Amino acid sequence: MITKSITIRDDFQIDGDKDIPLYKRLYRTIARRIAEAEWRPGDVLPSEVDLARNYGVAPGTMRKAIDALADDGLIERRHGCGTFIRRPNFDNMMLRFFLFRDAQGRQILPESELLLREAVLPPRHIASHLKLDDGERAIKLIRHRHWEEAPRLLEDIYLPLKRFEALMDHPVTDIGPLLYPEYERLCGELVCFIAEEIRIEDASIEDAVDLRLSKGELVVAIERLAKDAAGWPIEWRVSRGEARRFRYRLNVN
Amino acid sequence: MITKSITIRDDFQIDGDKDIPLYKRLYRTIARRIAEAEWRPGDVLPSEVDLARNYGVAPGTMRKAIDALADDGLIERRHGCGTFIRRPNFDNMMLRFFLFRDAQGRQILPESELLLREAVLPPRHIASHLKLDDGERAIKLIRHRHWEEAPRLLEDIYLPLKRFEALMDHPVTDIGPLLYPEYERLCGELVCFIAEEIRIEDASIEDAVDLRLSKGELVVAIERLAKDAAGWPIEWRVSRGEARRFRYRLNVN
DNA sequence: GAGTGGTCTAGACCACGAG
DNA sequence: TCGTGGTCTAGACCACTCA
Repeated sequence: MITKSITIRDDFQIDGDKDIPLYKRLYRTIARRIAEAEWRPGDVLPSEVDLARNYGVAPGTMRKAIDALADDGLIERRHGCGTFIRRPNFDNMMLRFFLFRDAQGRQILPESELLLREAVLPPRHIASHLKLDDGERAIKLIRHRHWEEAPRLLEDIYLPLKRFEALMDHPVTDIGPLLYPEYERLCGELVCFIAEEIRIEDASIEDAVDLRLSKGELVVAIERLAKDAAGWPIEWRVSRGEARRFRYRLNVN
Repeated sequence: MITKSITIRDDFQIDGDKDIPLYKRLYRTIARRIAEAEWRPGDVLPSEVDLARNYGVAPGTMRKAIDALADDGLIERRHGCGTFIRRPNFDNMMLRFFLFRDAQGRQILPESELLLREAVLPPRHIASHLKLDDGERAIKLIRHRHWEEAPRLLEDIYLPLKRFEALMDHPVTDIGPLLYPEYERLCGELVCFIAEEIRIEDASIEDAVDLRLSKGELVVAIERLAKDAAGWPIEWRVSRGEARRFRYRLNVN
């Protein structure tokens, strides 16, 4: 009842102060509604003219906000059809860094093995990345991803417990190989942005054993911070794999 | 004389077919004028309203084209001041991949040593990247970049001879440590876009010697294709450095 | 044919920078 | 004060999708 009245009151309120440009406030407002799962991936948004009328702005202004949301990949425009909430596809993105391909050059989806799932007090720097309060707990996952019958990617993952509690209650065997769809299915959390840092370092003794590397070999470590549609951090992870298998493409302007 | 009359005739002609949206044709038209060095870095463009009037389009349409050019980094808008041709700063970009920093964490500009400069028939795959005609020659440069009294980055560079002939005639000692400004100064060529591929591989015997690596160590190889404002390739290079010094950050939507 | 996004127009008013 | 880019409005017409 209360929820509903809040929803109605909020429905076409525009977030943010008056000194911020309207189109930016509209962007944030719609991004928040996606982050709060009011609109789900696959849903169609109201048409531009309807949205503009509902929020009481000119069509051109609403269009500019929607353009920016599309540029950032939160929504997808389909001419003559409508504007849809996108389901970002990041989970297998780690693989884009590595040469996990079959004989035909097709990308392979490695099997996943979940080795640990427990609520912990995370290290300070991770808590700070996740913007946790003092003493707030996180879920720690350790996962190995296999290819050609050996672990190729070792992942340490931290999630804020309060938003991912459903993940703790769920049978481990029922958690699929791609985590981001599971975050959405079990916890209603949608990853929309990621920031990564890549570096090369000596394999730790444990990692060398797990990755079947000989002494002194190098690993690529990819640190990732994942954020929801509103830009709030919801996952921190680090993945390590054999350096020799690394490759990456990028474009810069 | 001829040049001038062509310039005048072209001045406010819009490139491209009528079935391409106007704002895209305006984008290409202005990008071409930058690529052809009609406008140089630092120059101020005519104001939006003037441009729109000159090309006979609505201000909003011209604005959309200019916005896209600014998004792609070819120009820079300064509120209350004007719109300026940007001088992209890519040359020291290779360094962003490596930990070349001093004790205070500031980025260091390594010294350059030009070891080779000659006109060659480039390998087939490089000729194809540069879109050279059959038998068309390229300038090959080999360059080492030094830091802490040792070569840290080995670069093989290929340039289409016909656009970079001025570089062959110039005394080697007068070519500065940053190449892209020299391309502009000596040849009038401006790098506006780059695409890179990064991979990790075993050091070749020669590279291991040059980089002071012991046997079996790894290097990062960064392949780069650089393009002018109109998107035409003007430089291909590969740079190799010690893998252990590699690190990189990126954001993805 | 109805409804959607895509393009283009035309202009008002504001905020900023420099003379 | 003037000219610039930045924002916002209001609406026309086109191109595409789907029933």
